[in-house]
Amino acid sequence: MEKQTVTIYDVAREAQVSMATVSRVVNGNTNVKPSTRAKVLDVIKRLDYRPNAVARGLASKKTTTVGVLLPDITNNFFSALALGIDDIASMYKYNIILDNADNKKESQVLSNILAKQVDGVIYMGHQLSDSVREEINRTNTPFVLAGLNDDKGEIPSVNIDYTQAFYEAVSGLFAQGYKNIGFLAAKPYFNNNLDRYNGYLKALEEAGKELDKSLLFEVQDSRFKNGEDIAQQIRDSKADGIVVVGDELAVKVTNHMVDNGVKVPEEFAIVTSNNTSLTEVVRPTLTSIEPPLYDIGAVSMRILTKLMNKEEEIENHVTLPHKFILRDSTKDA
Amino acid sequence: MEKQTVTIYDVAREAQVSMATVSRVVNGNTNVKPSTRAKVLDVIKRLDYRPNAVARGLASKKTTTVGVLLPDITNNFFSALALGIDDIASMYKYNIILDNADNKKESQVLSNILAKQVDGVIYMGHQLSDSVREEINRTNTPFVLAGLNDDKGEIPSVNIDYTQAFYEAVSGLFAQGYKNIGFLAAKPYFNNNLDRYNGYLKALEEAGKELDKSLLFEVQDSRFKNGEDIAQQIRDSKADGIVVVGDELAVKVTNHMVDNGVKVPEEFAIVTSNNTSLTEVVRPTLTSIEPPLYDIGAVSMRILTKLMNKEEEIENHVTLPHKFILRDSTKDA
DNA sequence: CTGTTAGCGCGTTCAC
DNA sequence: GTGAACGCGCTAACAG
Repeated sequence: MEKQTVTIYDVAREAQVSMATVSRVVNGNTNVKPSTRAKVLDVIKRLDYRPNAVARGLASKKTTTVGVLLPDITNNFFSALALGIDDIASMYKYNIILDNADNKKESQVLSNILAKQVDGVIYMGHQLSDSVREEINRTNTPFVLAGLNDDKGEIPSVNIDYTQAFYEAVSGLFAQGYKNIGFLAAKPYFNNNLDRYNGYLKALEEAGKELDKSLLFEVQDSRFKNGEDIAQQIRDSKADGIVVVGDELAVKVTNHMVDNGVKVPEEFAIVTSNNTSLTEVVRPTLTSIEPPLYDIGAVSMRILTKLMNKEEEIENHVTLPHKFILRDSTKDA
Repeated sequence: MEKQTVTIYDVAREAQVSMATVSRVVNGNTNVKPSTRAKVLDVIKRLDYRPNAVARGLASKKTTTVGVLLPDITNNFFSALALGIDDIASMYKYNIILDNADNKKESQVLSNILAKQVDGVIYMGHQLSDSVREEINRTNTPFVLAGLNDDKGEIPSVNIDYTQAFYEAVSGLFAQGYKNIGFLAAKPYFNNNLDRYNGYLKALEEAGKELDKSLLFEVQDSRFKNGEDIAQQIRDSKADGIVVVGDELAVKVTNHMVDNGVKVPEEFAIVTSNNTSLTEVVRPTLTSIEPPLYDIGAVSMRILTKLMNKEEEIENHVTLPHKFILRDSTKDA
């Protein structure tokens, strides 16, 4: 009833060679006579031998496994990133240990994953907590942040310039004649991760407007439990347009407006930020910042492979270009 | 520059005990004098010692890791299942190796994951291919199918009764006065995974209707590349209602109808099958079968833990109850 | 309650 | 081109 019965020894015996030789052919080492290689391969197939990756990991100190941390796999933003990560990972023969880290337990989960001897870690999230940063600094396992910046610039990361993107979004709305643009986001984006908010402020400043705190809307967590209330608040405010962090949230607002007879985009404009498929599901469809989500994940993983191979000249902080997709939730630009 | 420098030996030396004792306190073995336990724990903290899970896995033949295979992490159906799996897994201290297996490579990926010595595997997918079934039968690593049935009843699985669910859905539509109900699904649901289709047929039969093949609509892959074409076809057909496998697809159809002036539900009814959040995003909102997605994942993982612990009396084939959520894409029931 | 001793399955020198 | 031997870090008997 063992998981794995046939070992490298069995193969060696059957093929009448030493285990060292079997190891060589399994690892593609060239110094093996073609005939014995063939013999060994034959036995391997016959015995259905499969190298034990755990033993291999112990001996070689490499597991060809990377840890991937994210807050919520059901969130389209993160699963899009994860897809990019996964594709590149499998291209480079790495496996992925996926961990849904619910905020508080993050550093525990991280420690756990490090104990598995992963060769590298990709971290995604709404923010970078101090406990996680500490854990990262204490280990020398390569680390990359995907879709998130490190304010201190210490940790490699791949992201877009959200400040610029939000600046463009809000400025565009002003240019279209909207007067009072709100900003809606979950908590972290008002505390530890201010890229987007700063873009909003910058646009305000350039337009010569004061920050009006009654136009700032905060939702509690990523599952948006109070999403409906917030939408109601927004409708009752003097806002005639809003930029939203997260498509799920933007969709809630949109449906609330439409369901209550507010005309989008005539009376109210909505710009969202992730361009996931949700933007084309709602009516009206949503104008959105378009971060290359898949690519952010893919590039993150690519950089991680370089880090793991200790390659030189690695671009540590990549800012990918973003686009802007005009749809029906705003007037023509 | 090693990943892990401090080993159990270092702790033993520092604490002036044997490594066996250290191992005992790390593993919560009770046979340790409280005072030495405290001493060891102190050293562990001081040295920031973290047990090497790979070595542990090799010695104990257990990795506390399970493999999870799915076709597409960005698909809401699968990510909802994955969330349930993940929660229960972390509850039982298991890690998850996640693999996005794109159809053809499935058995390769599976073999790969088995090489990592996972303690168990959960498989999700649109169908169960022969190559995968073969691989499953060849190993004695515990296996569970989530959201999928094994026609032959050999492999443990957790699912709802889709035949019954679709039967109810279609019958309900007939009861509401719709005459020509179509069936829309991706390819596998017309070939290897007929639960849903059979429910459709059953309802037809009970209603005394002949199967009209012009009411069967097939989409090519899970990414629905030809989704728009299909929606067009459906609109051009004589169907006045449709049951759809997959919310993403249903949403495409809905939007196509509405965008082209077809009145839903007055002229055309839509019933979808997964009740993901998408159903409340579109307008009109979608009536849907409600499979308890999270629970299917959770129960799958729970069963897997039992299997891994070789517990007796394991319910191998679980059929979870489903509900039916009435929304605006159908007339009142 | 604690220490000693074998392995777990494989990679990797170092000889031959 | 091939084999013998050691070690990776830890668990699991077995003594004491």
